[in-house]
Amino acid sequence: MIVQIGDYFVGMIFKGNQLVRNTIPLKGEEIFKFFNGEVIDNPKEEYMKIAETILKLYFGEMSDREARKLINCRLEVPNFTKKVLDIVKDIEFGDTLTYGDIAKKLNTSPRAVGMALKRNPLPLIIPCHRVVAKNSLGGYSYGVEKKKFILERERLNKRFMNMNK
DNA sequence: AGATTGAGCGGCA
DNA sequence: TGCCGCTCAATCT
Repeated sequence: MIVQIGDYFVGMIFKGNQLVRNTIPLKGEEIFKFFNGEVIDNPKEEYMKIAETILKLYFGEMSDREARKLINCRLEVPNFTKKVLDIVKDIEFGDTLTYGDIAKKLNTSPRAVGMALKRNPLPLIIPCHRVVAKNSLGGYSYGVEKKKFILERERLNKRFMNMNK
């Protein structure tokens, strides 16, 4: 299903009451490039809440840790991918790791790590955008510009949060 | 079952 | 800087 919030659309797939896949918020037609589904007219309150949470993640207004407490989701991925994403879950808000860092921890190659991240079914909720290449941003399924935007947002808001300490 | 493909990296000139 | 070879899980054929 696709849920609309203002200008943005969020794609989501549920199994039972559990979220198993989502897209990042996308404007207008863009959603259909990444997600097959129908836009729901009057989505259930529950679905709206989840879509709103994903929108907050996109703008760095909520930590992924917080979001995972709010969203009932399940990670349905192969074993290796799970290992990679489990490491990614622990990257602090506003921080980054490199593909190589994760590869070392798992005794594998950076390319294999990239492959696993590419198929992250829960982007933003599992912050795969925080994994970058050693000397560049690396790639992102939704385009590197989006990755850059999300990371800058997080860095900015982290600074703001530190100011209030 | 074998070949190709990456969201990468380190070394060498 | 730029190229080359290595890597390895997933995705073709």
